[in-house]
Amino acid sequence: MARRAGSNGAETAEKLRNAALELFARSGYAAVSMRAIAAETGVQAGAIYNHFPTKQDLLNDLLQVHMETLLSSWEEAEKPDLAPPAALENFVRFHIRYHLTRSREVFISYMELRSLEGENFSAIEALRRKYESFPRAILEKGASDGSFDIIDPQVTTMAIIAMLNGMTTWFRGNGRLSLDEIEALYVRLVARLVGQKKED
Amino acid sequence: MARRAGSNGAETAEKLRNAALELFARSGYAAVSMRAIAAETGVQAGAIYNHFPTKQDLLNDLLQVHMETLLSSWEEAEKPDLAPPAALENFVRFHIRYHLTRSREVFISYMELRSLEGENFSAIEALRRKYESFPRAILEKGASDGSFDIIDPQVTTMAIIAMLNGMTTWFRGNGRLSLDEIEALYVRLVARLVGQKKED
Amino acid sequence: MARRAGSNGAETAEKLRNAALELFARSGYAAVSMRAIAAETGVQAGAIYNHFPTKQDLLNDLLQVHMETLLSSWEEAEKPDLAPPAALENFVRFHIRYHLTRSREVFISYMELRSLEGENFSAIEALRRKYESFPRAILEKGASDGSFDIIDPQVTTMAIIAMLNGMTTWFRGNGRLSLDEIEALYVRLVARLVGQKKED
Amino acid sequence: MARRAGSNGAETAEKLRNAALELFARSGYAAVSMRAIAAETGVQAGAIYNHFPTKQDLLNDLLQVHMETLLSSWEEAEKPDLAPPAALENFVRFHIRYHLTRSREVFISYMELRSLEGENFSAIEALRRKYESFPRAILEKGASDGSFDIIDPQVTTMAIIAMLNGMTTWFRGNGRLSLDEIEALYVRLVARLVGQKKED
DNA sequence: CATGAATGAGTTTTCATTCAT
DNA sequence: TATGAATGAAAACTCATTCAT
Repeated sequence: MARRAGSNGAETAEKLRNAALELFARSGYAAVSMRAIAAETGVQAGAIYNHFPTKQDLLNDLLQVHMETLLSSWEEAEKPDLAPPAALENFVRFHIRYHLTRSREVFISYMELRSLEGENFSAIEALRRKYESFPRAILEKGASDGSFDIIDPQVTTMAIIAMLNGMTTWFRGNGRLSLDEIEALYVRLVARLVGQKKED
Repeated sequence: MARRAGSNGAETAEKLRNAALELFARSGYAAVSMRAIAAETGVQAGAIYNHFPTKQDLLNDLLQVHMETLLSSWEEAEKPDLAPPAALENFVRFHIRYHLTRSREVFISYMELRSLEGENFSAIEALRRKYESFPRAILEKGASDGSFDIIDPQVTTMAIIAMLNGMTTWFRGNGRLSLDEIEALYVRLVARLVGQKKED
Repeated sequence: MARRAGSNGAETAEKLRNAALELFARSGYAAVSMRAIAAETGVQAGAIYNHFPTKQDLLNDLLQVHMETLLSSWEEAEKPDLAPPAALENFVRFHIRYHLTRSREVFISYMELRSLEGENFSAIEALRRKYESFPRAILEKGASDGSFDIIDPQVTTMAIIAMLNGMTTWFRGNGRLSLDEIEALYVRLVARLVGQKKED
Repeated sequence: MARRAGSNGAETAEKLRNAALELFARSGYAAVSMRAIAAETGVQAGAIYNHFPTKQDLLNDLLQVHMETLLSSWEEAEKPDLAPPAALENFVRFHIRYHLTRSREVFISYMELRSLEGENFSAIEALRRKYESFPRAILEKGASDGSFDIIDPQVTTMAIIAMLNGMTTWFRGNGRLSLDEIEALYVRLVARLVGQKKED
């Protein structure tokens, strides 16, 4: 058979991306077969190859797009003129909101980095390091202007990011705390980590 | 052929556990074949089945042993009479030291939890929740006796654990900081998170 | 999209025939995909089916055209009034020149005969047998009029053809011998095979 | 299931070699699937990989073994003290007998050389060139001692080999001519090609 | 206990072919 | 006529697992 009436390339690619995202997040890249992705989207396994040359490319596409969207979203959300405490709060709120609405992307971008081969791996890792440089810059600025009392900027940055990302593994919107409450809570926790002068 | 001269059941099982640990940590459970484990240990794939009934059992064995060792190690390290600040410091130091010497076990116990089926999954998760209850208990005690100023005990516990575990992904013994320095550093970061009164 | 500016049915079919000829000769019919032929010509695989109903038809077309051209070329080159020695020389020169300028066609017409299905196979084989009857007729005439001393007309015919065709697998125009020299050389070899009376 | 009682590695490998030989000769390497070979031998497709790492290795094994057996058989059949005419007759008889009893090996060693990749290709080609050097040496010796009147040793060698090999494509043991008759016939044809002085 | 051979279902990917546009 | 998206079957190869030896 051939193209089904009403089918459309861009739409199918998007359906595939979505299904792969969901399945990779749930079961892991290696455990998900092209057939499983096909079944989820209602196309034949072979048809996937019209849109992504290999399974690896499908993963890479997801991670690449995720990291680039993350970076460009931050560039929009960033307010360069803010003083370090407000800048850090802005980052924490951005990070939480962004990550909670893309929890699957975030999850696989950490879990499946190792499933990327060669150049794909390096490219994503570089983007991630770039993202991590944003909070570090804020911390360093706050350390030098005296608004923070940082124990070790490098370690504190990693601690903050690990702390924030950890939340995506247990937070459920319908639990005890709302997104707003979580955000406020983490803003305060981070403020403590950086030794911010007058907290609450 | 039969048993190779000098080979021994318990030894082989241990070699297999080690190879599986290494490979699962490096590539993920689903991406590692029984043949790969066999190749790493120098036995044939079929021989693995003399020691572990299925691949799933091999993973389960690793995680089960890890969690039980973790729990019993903590029970030895725990000093029930310490006041909350010292108790928390004790926990942080224990956790870091334990996790940095078993980074592969820790890694797969987080990453491959989802690869466990049914009961295996529940059993490990229960053990993990039990482990997480230890710091939470310390936090709660410190909150009620006034030695800590905790924002939210549940969230803070998760934040502490995420922060500590995050370290295993970037810490390398031969880097800028020694294990002792890292320990001291995280003790102070955690103290800040719980709002400990007089830090250093 | 529709027809690309400047594209034209007959032209495209010819491009396809050429690409298929080249690829079938290089890698063999079974090893060449429609997509490979498409890639070589810059069209999409689907477009091939506007010109050839199946892959098998494409091969058949090549072989059919080749054999028919070969036969009609010989009918033009044949000089029915020549005495057997001159007639045989004429055939050898024709065969060599024709085959060296169509080495790919010749090659696949021998190699891929078996890839033809049913009737296609029989049709080509019949044409080939017809072609082989020409030298055999010359040999038989020469045997009966005493200008040749043939050991076995049937076997000698096959021997001559095999000998001549073998050349297409190793002869390169830019080697030690020119086409003219090769021709002259094989004329003498064939004359020996048929026991021609006064050779050079 | 596992190994079937009575099954045996060396036997299975031999069965596979035989089936592959037959099928490759009949349909060509590219057109034969591992499943087809499996079906012919009664094993599962996957089991083939216990004996040959890839399909390419299976072909290579066949050609390698064939060429090496051919060379060592000739070394046994060769009688180095014979004068060129007798030596050439010896070679022709050897070649015909050997090739007619291994027509499938011969066939694929010519047809599927191109299906060999890289080093495999070069190795087989080198062996073949070595084999072709044997008749050439005889021709050269006969040319210099005056027992032959050779037109061009290089071309004549190729012509002889092509002529002899051509026979495998049409000779059937149950046809008009017996193997002995064919042999005798080709001995005389070859004698003519090399301009041997007093033929019958 | 270990080996090596086997199974049967699975993997990613490619194929010839079709057809809406 | 050509494109690009689709199908369904098949390709080579791998997998977890089993079992005779």
